[in-house]
Amino acid sequence: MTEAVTRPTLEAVAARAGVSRATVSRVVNGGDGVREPLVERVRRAVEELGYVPNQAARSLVTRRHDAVAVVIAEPETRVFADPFFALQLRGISKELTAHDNQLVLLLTEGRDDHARVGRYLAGGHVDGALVFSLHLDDALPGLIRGAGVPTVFGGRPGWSDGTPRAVYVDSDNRGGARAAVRHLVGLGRTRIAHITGALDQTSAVDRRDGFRDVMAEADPRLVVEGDFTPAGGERAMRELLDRCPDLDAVFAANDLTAAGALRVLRERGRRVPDDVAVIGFDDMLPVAEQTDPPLTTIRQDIEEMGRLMARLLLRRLDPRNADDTDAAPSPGVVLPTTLVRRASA
Amino acid sequence: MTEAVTRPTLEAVAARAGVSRATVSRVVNGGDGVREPLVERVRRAVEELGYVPNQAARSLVTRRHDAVAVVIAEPETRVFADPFFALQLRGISKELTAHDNQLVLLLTEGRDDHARVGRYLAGGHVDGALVFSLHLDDALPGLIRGAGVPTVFGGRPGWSDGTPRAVYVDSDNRGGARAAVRHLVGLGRTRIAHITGALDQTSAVDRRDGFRDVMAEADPRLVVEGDFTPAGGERAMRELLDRCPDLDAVFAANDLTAAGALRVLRERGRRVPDDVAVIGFDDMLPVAEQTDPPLTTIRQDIEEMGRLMARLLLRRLDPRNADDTDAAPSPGVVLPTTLVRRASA
DNA sequence: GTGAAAGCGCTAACAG
DNA sequence: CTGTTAGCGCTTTCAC
Repeated sequence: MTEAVTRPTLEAVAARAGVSRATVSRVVNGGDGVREPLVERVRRAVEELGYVPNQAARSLVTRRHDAVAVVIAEPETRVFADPFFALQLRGISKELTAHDNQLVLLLTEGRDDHARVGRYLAGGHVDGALVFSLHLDDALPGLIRGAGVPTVFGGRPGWSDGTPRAVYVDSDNRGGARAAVRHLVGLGRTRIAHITGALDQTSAVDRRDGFRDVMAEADPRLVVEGDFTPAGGERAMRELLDRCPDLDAVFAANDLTAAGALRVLRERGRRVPDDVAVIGFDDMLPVAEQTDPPLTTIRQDIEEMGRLMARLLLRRLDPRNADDTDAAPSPGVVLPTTLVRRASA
Repeated sequence: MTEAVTRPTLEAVAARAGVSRATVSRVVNGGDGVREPLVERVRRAVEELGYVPNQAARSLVTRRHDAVAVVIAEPETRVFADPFFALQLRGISKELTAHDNQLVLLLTEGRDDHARVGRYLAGGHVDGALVFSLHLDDALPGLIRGAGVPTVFGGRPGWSDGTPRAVYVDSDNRGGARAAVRHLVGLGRTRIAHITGALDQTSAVDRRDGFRDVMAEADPRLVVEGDFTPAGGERAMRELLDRCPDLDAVFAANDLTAAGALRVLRERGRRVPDDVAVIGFDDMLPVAEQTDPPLTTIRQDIEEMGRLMARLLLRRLDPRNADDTDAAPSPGVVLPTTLVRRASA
């Protein structure tokens, strides 16, 4: 607890460099409009004293924090069962770091936490927010809008109330799903089933819609609702096999679901992919490569999604952050997916 | 971008309630020593105006930020392949939230980032730091110590220089390893191999030492170095089978490693657990339950580790945060592990 | 180009 | 118990 008593202030640097506080401030913030010899002297003083600006004092006057909140609103433990969020965070972190912004992480465990998050965002602690994993019945969007903080969403928000042009980044869930099902069709499969994700999330809805795009005529009994978990995948797979013993392929809403389905198929003596071809979604490596057989799946670039979200937000916060390469501002950005072929289909 | 022009200040609340700023400040910060009717009036004014304290202004004078940095220093992608960090973060987040502290996440991608983290910590933006995943050759510990920020480490720090009493939270890696090996011995296995983790981390070293505690006499060829990844597990398992075809059990340093080993065993036609029993470490559910056969492993309560780290830090920052239940301050806290029996051993 | 001075919104003595 | 006052460390007009 013996603290490094007091850190040097602008004042101290100014004294040492023999200039005014204003000049030091200018140098510290880029040094425009200060003559070279002075810049040099100030720089040296900063160096010698080990001066670091006090962010609180700075924020007080600039009203900027150079900090962004990342809100992960996953009530259940699902988040933590997969690397999804870690990857997003990594992408976000890289981008924020590159622009000298800090990442404040807000994890919510349930409804009660939503108010807290709303309060925090409204409290003006951060310049903007990145929000994930909204569920259709979520109270968070309202709170966030009320907070008046620039926000970018991860995944297409699906609220029915006409939220005007929420900015978001998403994967091409529907297109990816179509690619998955077409792949199965290309394999000559005809009785293709689908285990959905949790249908209170747009990603699950979009993937199911993609399935339907290709299998418009499909027997409705071939679609069973899952929840993005292996247990859900097992349950759904059992139900499918009971209902339609003649199915010859399964498109699972994510890799975890597919892993559960694979287990049930093996347990029921179906060979994969010979009897039943299985395809997942995500390309979550530790899962997809670990299953038996390894999983054919639809890959989404999760880290890139994170990076893009951060980039979009930073651009809104300060147009100077815009890269030349940035596209015209459109409310939503949809990233492509690719098929990764392994052994299961 | 049309911003809610200016947020109300203490001044505004004071005016509305007909009291001084000081009184409002007192009420906002707990209201001790203010008479009830005034408290009530101020509360109402706060409510009506939607007043939220400006944290920057507050920090400027209190020199507290009610924010804690979480530093995850994993140069490689390993972090993101498993839920380990997500779980820790969750535990940390819960504890911090309960004490109204914010979580600032600092991810480092490599050496270059270390300086940045050091600077940030030294910059006095946060009241303390929680640091993970140190490697033996890491520059971070020095930087952190230099920053003079109260810190709690995740995992026993293993620097050779005599860092005095760094506070840390760890699992009982050595004891858990012993339990694992004893379990194999109890199964009647005699040729027990060990695939280590990355030996630049104390967790890997401690697990190996636990193995040796029980198998002091073991053939040294039965120990092969891995790196906590499935690929490393595969490679090591191949080497082991080549060296010692007669082995009848494997203790893998973590579940991911065990998963890789299982794959090689199957590929080589060894039945698990009949021919070779396999035991892992972590009880990382999405991995341990997904393997074939499901993995017997040593469970550590990762979320609890996170929670405990945060609790320890908060207690150092402000003794009032101490729970009555907290143990006497000891530099390191070691959490117990338990054996989870599934099918692989 | 550089310095002087006026706050940003809040807390913490200190009076009363 | 409540109000007055003096800054916390920095940026930013505005003169010089």
